[in-house]
Amino acid sequence: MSKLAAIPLYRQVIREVTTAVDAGEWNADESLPSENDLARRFGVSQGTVRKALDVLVLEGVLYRRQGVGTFVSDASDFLAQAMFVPLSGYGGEKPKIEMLGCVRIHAGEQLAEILGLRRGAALWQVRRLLRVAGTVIGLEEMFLPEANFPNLEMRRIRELRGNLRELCWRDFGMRLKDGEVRYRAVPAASAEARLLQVEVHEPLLQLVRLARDFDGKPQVWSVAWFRSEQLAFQAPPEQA
Amino acid sequence: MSKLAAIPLYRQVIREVTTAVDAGEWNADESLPSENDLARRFGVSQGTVRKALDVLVLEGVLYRRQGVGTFVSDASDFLAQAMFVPLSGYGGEKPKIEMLGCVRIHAGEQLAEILGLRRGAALWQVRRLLRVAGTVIGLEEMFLPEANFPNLEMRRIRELRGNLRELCWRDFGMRLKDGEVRYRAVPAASAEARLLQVEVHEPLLQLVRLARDFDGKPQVWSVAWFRSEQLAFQAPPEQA
DNA sequence: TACAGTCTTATATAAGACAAAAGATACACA
DNA sequence: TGTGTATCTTTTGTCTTATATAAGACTGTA
Repeated sequence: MSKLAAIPLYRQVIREVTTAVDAGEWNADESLPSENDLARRFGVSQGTVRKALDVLVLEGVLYRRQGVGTFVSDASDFLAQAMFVPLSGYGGEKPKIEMLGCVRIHAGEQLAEILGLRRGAALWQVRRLLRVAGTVIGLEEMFLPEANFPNLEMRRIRELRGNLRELCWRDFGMRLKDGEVRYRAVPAASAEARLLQVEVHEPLLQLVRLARDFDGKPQVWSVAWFRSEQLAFQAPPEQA
Repeated sequence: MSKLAAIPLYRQVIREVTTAVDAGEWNADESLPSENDLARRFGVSQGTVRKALDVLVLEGVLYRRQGVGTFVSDASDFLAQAMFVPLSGYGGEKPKIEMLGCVRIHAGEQLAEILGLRRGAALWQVRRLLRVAGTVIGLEEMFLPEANFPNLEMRRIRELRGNLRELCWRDFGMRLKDGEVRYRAVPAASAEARLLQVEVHEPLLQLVRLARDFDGKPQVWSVAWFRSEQLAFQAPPEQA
């Protein structure tokens, strides 16, 4: 471990481990080397490795089991991890995500400002459908700058079963932080009404998110609509 | 610090500090003794105190400033800390909370089950109004078991400016964890429509929460309705 | 008064020793 | 030959000690 920088050692370890995870050195749910092995590898103490892993566990990148090991979390994206719970009940269910399409568009005034791009910049518009127990309950529309996601292909998105976050991570080396989520109730417009099979003007739950990379630059703008007559939306725990 | 139990020391320190905070030993935004002083007081090392405080900082009970000290957070409740952000903008504003009323009712089938009480048990029904920039944007209805909150008085609630969480804490020694929040979009019923000054059937954002104490027992059931034509709801960061 | 050093007191980081948990293995015994 | 039990090994978890870094107060000097 380089001692040049005035950056704390455990921060450096975080970077090293994060990089290794991103590079796919260990697969999801596969155990990392033990804390002692990592300590030797980076030339620091076990306690320091531990402190670094603490942070990554807290961020949801890793998880631990005492006496067993430390493992790479399956990084699925925000909506995939959200729960949809029946109105008077506990538990709830995770949605199945289905790709609708992915087209190349140009940024209008608003989108350009949100994503910090110049007007007319190329964007990907990705649309996904969410199902719970077979029935459609949600529709999502995402916008990604083409500059940062070159050659975004339907096929690749489909292969990852709609897991956009994993795709960003594996194919573009971009780890995204889920930004703040904003909630509204809006009347269904005709487009949403048709896809979600509800009447126009029916109340829909709207979620708006801006996912940023670790440098804080906006990367993915997402707007989603949900039916909530039967199910309530519950955000996934601890957004790193 | 008692060494009898098999409970880790830092857990014991967490309990001691939490108790002291609850007892009002240090006021909000007042600095705790230094980590070294606490270490001496509890008969453990600074590192152990630190680990305990780490947890409380993470839970939002305390906050720290390097070289200065550790302080008690101002524990306001979920809604008071939520942000209401304009549709196309950043920032946002915290709501002002206004008490509407507090009446004694008896639990129906559903409420009894939710709060784990017998049917007909006495409950407090508390209603609050939320304003942003003067205009009414939200209405909340809460239900608390009378058994756990004896002599809940309007006056006391009003004195704390509607800060229910602080009240639970100071007057009843009960520290609440905000449970999971569930979101729905619902059409306004006439009661809500009147108070929120919208048309009946207008879409409203509905939030449902069940706050539990640290033993996991349900204590406060809350349902809130929000207008969201102009403002979006953004949950407060890190719910302990 | 303004400024720069330094002192004090706080939190932050790092390393090492030891404890506890979970599997894996070996062994006694029916 | 199977079966339960003790023990061993590997792993994460806890705790202490020592030291670094940050912030503010203090102090002497121009």
